[in-house]
Amino acid sequence: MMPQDFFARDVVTVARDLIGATLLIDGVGGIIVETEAYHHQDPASHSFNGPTRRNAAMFGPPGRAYVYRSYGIHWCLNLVCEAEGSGSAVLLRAIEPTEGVAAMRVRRGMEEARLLCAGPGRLCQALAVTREMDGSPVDRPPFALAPATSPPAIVAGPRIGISRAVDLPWRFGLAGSRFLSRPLPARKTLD
DNA sequence: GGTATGATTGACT
DNA sequence: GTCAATCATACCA
Repeated sequence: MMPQDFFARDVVTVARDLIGATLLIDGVGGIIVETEAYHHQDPASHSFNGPTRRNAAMFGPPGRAYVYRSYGIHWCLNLVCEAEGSGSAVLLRAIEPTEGVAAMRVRRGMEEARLLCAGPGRLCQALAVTREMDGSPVDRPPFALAPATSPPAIVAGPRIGISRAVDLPWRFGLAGSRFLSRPLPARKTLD
């Protein structure tokens, strides 16, 4: 399980460090291969204009889930970072399925492993994430989160699907993974 | 009260 | 490549 203070750090750092970590919800999940960072002072972030009913969890304690409805259709799962009131969170965009793959196939209504969790909406459908988990601590069941066992090769690029702050390279992915929602540049981040 | 918009996806030309 | 689905939120009156 993640150290308790893992999320109490800069949101961009946490987004990068989550690559290679393992996330399970009720035993279903896999290796996080794609994330994005969002911050209170970031015009693309839901928290940019301050707390609202929807983004309340973003302004709560770190280490909790922020779940929101996207386009009225999909759910998206974030992990709150930094400190209470900071309004920062990491969007989980893709997972390499390793556990409970049969359950994911039923929930997603498809066979192909590459598309089970390749995107924030698909990921939530495969892991059965809904509004009920908004604000839930992720350091206890049904969540199980374990850090990467070895330092993964990470690539960075601009975030997907936003219209503001489009140039910030706050999207991170596992280099060479075939489970990404979309390709990332082959350029590695500097450590 | 009305209405435009979106951290997406899947179907279709 | 284009486009509709579908609804909570944000903004305006």
